[in-house]
Amino acid sequence: MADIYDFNAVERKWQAYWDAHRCFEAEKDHTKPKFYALVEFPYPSGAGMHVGHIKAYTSLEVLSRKRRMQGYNVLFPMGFDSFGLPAENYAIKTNTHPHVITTANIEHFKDQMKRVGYSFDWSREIATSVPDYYKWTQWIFLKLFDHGLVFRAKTLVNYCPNCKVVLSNEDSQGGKCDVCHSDVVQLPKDVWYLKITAYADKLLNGLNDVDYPDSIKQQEIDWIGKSVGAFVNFRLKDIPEALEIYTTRCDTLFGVTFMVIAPEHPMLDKYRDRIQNWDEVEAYRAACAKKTEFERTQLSKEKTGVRLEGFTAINPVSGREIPVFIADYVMMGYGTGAIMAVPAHDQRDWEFAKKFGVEIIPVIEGGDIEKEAYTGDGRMINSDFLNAYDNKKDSIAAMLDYLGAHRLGRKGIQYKMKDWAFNRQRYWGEPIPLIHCEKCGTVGVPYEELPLRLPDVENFAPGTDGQSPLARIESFVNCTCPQCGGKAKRETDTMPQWAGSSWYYLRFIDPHNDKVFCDPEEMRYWMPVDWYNGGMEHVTRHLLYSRFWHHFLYDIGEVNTPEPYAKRTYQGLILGPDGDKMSKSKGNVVDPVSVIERLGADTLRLYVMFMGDYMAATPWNEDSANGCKRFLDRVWRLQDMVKGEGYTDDEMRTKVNACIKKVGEDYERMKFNTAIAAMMTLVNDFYAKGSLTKDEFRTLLQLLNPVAPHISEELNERLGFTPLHHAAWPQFDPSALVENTVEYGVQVNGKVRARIKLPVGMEQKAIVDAALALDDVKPFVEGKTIRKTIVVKNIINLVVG
RNA sequence: GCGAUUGUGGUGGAACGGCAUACACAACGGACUUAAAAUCCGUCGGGGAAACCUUGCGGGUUCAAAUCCCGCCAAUCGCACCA
Repeated sequence: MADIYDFNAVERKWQAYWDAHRCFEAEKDHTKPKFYALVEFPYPSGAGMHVGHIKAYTSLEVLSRKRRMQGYNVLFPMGFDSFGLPAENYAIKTNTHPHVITTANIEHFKDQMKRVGYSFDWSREIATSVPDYYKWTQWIFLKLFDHGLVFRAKTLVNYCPNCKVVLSNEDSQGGKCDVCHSDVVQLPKDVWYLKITAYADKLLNGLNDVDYPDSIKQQEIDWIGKSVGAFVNFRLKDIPEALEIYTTRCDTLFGVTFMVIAPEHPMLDKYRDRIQNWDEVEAYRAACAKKTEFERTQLSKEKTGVRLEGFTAINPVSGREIPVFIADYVMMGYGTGAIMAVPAHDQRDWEFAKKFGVEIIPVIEGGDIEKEAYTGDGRMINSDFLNAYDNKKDSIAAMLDYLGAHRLGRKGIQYKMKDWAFNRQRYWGEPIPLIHCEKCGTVGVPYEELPLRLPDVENFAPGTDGQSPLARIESFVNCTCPQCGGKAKRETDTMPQWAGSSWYYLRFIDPHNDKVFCDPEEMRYWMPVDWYNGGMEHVTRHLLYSRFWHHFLYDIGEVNTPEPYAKRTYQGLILGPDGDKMSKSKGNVVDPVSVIERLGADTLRLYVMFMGDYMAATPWNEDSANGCKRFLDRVWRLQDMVKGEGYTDDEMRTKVNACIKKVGEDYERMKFNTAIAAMMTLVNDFYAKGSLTKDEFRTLLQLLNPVAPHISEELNERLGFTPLHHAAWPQFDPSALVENTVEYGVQVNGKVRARIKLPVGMEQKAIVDAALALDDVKPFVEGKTIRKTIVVKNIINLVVG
């Protein structure tokens, strides 16, 4: 009898072995087929690993181990996204340097990852907060600056009053701060932007060339939000300037009976003298400014607004004079901040018109505009030269021609995506390598001076005046202009959270290079990332940002592929045992380390892969995890049942080979749960037989190794074989899968009545006759006419009547 | 409001249009134990004598539907007055 399965001892033993033999370092050999598997590197929080990390990493861990066994040169790296607000907030609270906190957290994370037994290539570990790394983040930033993709503008920005930082649009989704979930407010501020909108079309088109799930592509497409429409100029009565609007419905131009501009629109201040009810306007603007973005965008909210007295527009096609309003349902941040209102065919405009008593003129036939706006298609009416047309498309084209010919408007494209607000008024981030010179303007720090190091400070708290702590360090701020040599000041804001992660997959390829960010030859071999797994929450943030940077680097010839990631997948959430999202406040958080201590790392890995469909959200179930431990115990005890070599018999030969095929295919499809189920079935078969051969056992261990590497290595060693980590992945023998009988289900009128086993290759008539002769079938066909018989695969269907 | 995803036993979940409920968990029964744990063996959608019913609900296509189509309902996620 074998000893009992001491998972703790076995796991420590093999982890030490892998470390000592550097088993998982990618090879220099560029002649081998490569597999670059990437999982999102974590932010090293003080809490350590979460079971969500386990699910995110174990999938590609399994694929990486399998591919290594298949002879691929595998790059499966890990590092840390170590700049960020939580470390800084903790630093302020405890008055410890964020660097100290971050270093300790990284060690903690690394230790935990090793205890899970991950086959990461630790020789390539990186951290985004290390100068050797952020030197190149700054380098890419300067390249963006040199190519005109960095600009400064004073506009309304998303601002988190709690974190005291400006947030990008992506970081304030739903009107909440991404870090602390406070309500975001809109403030006019002067900030740096990266011109991601210049890459909107490339980001859209690039989706055609990558293997992402449709749900991810769709989310990116929606976020970018491309729309094709027209800019149209409306003349204003007694005012020399025209009011420009953006519309996707210029077919309805004859139905425009009023205009609405956003409360923040600059024309208001410009022509305040002409607005006779300025007091009323100003009061309305003040009321709007108080509302949060979230409140303002509540769709259900009743329309409000103020008519501008003395400010009248002229419909460019009908020549009619129309009133102009300000209303907060029009946003300054989209289009031109002004709209033409077509109450007959836009529900928002309809509601507004009803409330303010504005005329409603239908221009498309259909619907009942007394009840609501008609947004469907139809024949054009009340529209002069468009009256001949029937649908949107033709009338839009005709209208665009007309507008162009009369210089009233032009075709235009708009995106919902906004430029990337790229600075934080905080300490723990990459210093922005720019210098402000009174004579030369904004100048980049010379490339040879990189990295621009983050100076030490005493006090990490942001300034009350909205400035970074760096602004208080004179030795940092004051410098000379690299262009004219005169006195100058450094930019004191730092880069946002997402900067370092926007290119980290490139650094993993060549992490220690101090000449270039990545050696081109290494890059040609390893890029693109073959398979990238991560969270759905990063689709409209990190994924978009890094694709943007990569497209830019491709355009300037620094990388060899337009898209960084050939294939992207995501993991479903692990919910708490109560079925709710895990959260500290609910007290339903499962700690992976405690699972390792109770059940072992192999069980943790096995359970997380077995618990359900990989991409679906599944609640944690401790009993079920226990069942996975029980399975590994059963595998352990198989060592006492080993008898002989080769195959036990033909039946087992078929079953083992079928299992090889199924497990290999299921791993690649991320159907880990069914792969594991197939191995469980095989183990049950071994138990039913009461024995298994050495070779059958070895095959099982090879299949199991990617998921449960420790126990399989140990048992494999006990069998006397060489280690599995680079051993050949088993190949199935197709001849073993060829069956000489088929078991048919016999249906009568589509209902299963019997089963029958027949030799392969029988004539259809003989098969049907055999089915008809069955006792279970006879009662259902006797005295009836057989109208049709169908024999497909393993079904015989007899249609009688 | 728009978009995406999902709805299958007590539970997690299987199922290229082809034998629904694989594999587990829980529960129950048995064996082994003085006993318990562990282990092993069995039962396990409903209803029953059988027929029959059963993949959220209602239609449809098909020899055959959990799967495809149409209409509802519910849940989750994302976007949200985007002009």
